[in-house]
Amino acid sequence: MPELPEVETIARGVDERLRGDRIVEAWFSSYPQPFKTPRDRQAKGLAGRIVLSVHRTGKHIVCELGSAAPASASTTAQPDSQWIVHLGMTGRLLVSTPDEPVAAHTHARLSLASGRELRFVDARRFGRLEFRELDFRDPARTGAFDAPGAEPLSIGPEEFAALFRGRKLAIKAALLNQTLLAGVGNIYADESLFHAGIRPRRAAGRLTRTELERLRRALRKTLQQAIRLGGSSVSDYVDANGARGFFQLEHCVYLRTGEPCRRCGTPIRRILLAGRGTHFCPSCQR
DNA sequence: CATTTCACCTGGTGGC
DNA sequence: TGCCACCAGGTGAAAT
Repeated sequence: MPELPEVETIARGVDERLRGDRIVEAWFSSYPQPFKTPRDRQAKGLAGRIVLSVHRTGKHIVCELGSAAPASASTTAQPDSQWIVHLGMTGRLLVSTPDEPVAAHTHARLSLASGRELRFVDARRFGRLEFRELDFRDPARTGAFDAPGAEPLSIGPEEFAALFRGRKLAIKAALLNQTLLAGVGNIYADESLFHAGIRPRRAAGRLTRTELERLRRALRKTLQQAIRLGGSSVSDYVDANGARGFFQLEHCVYLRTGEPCRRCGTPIRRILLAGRGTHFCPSCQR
């Protein structure tokens, strides 16, 4: 479900509503899959902690947690732990009230001092929940991810071009590789390749400097606009308040197989690339 | 090492 | 209505 714009939207929503709140208790389902950290360790770690801030990195939602509230609203307390949520394909993170009916496939419920509840719901169970203790004296445990890809919203031309240099794989497959760029998934890979006028199967290392710069800008612009519209709700994505996004209305190729290209009218084609449905305009993309 | 394929899950849709 | 094939926003392990 969620790529960078959806994860960003959810993280902002959770941050707005939960910042400063205290986690009273955490409940987890008995399914083993979603827990990168064993559920009892998560429950123990989360209980009593304060949500200092919530942000996105790549496709991860990171809740910065502390054991004491900041001294004042303008100061920031040092986090001592993190709760990291990856939504997989169908994961939802919802701020709700305890009396709202519990949806099927609810795998985590965090009750908060304010009376609110943070719920993690994930039908396919591809999502992952992780709890980390931080130690700022140990550089390996300051909260950095193991192999973080570059952020597509802030990467510059030189660094972007360097990611693909010498690579033989298809540019679309390269865009999906989270250790190169973090946050791009199937929708935004297809959409940004369309806006850059580049065929998904082109070898990444064979793109010209001009094409790479078109791609970098198309990617940034597409992601920014999607964030403004609250993400793409293709089937079931909703933000932390349960609201759908609107960027699906702006899709030019994704899931538009056979429909006319919005630019030239040529039917959109679908191929399989890196095991994923891949959509492009055979006339606009070269 | 780089790259590709597949398994992990449930649910929705469309054909017969 | 049922049954079946196929498709879906993601990743990480295994195979090549």
